[in-house]
Amino acid sequence: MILNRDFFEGKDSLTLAKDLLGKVLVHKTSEGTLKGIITETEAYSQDEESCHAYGGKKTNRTKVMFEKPGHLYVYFTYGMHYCCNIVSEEEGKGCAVLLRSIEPLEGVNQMIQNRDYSKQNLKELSNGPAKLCQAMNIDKQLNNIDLINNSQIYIEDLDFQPEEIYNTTRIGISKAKDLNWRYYAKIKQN
DNA sequence: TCCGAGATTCACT
DNA sequence: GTGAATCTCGGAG
Repeated sequence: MILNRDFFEGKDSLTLAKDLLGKVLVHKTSEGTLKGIITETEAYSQDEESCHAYGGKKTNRTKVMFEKPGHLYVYFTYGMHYCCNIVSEEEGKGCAVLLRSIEPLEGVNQMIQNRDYSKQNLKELSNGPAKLCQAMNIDKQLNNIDLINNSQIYIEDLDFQPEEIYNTTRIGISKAKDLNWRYYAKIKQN
């Protein structure tokens, strides 16, 4: 089942971050279909400092975060990395959920090629926000795309249930570090 | 195994 | 001009 607007809209970012665990990110590329189970997310809201849209600050970069929930916010950072977010809550609020980690499900070979990855253990193939984007072939071109009513990239529910959900602090930020807004999950297959 | 630094582009001040 | 929601590699221990 492909998730529709109702899944993303009208719940706070923390709830959405938790609900996204176990869902499947699907990206159909010209090379083939890539799928990955979402295993780690972080919530961002305009009420706290580390959010790009903090205080409702709307700029060229962050304007996507004020779109309807379900839009993709892809931004570039550290000179060489992309990170991928899903807009949350409601239109005009400036909230989003950062996808931090996925478990490869389909198109693994292509992901390995995308990442120019030579190691054997797949655990490190996409266990970080920038790695995930590289593996899934997500870049700036997908910024501002709507995950609803779109056959190229979307989120699907394939009945994976998180066995356990852990709640802890966010990573790699310098402000509002003490908030427990990161979620990660152990997935079990039904 | 762990830690520190370099990479390198873009948006914002 | 500055620093960023990161990753990787090389050297030290």
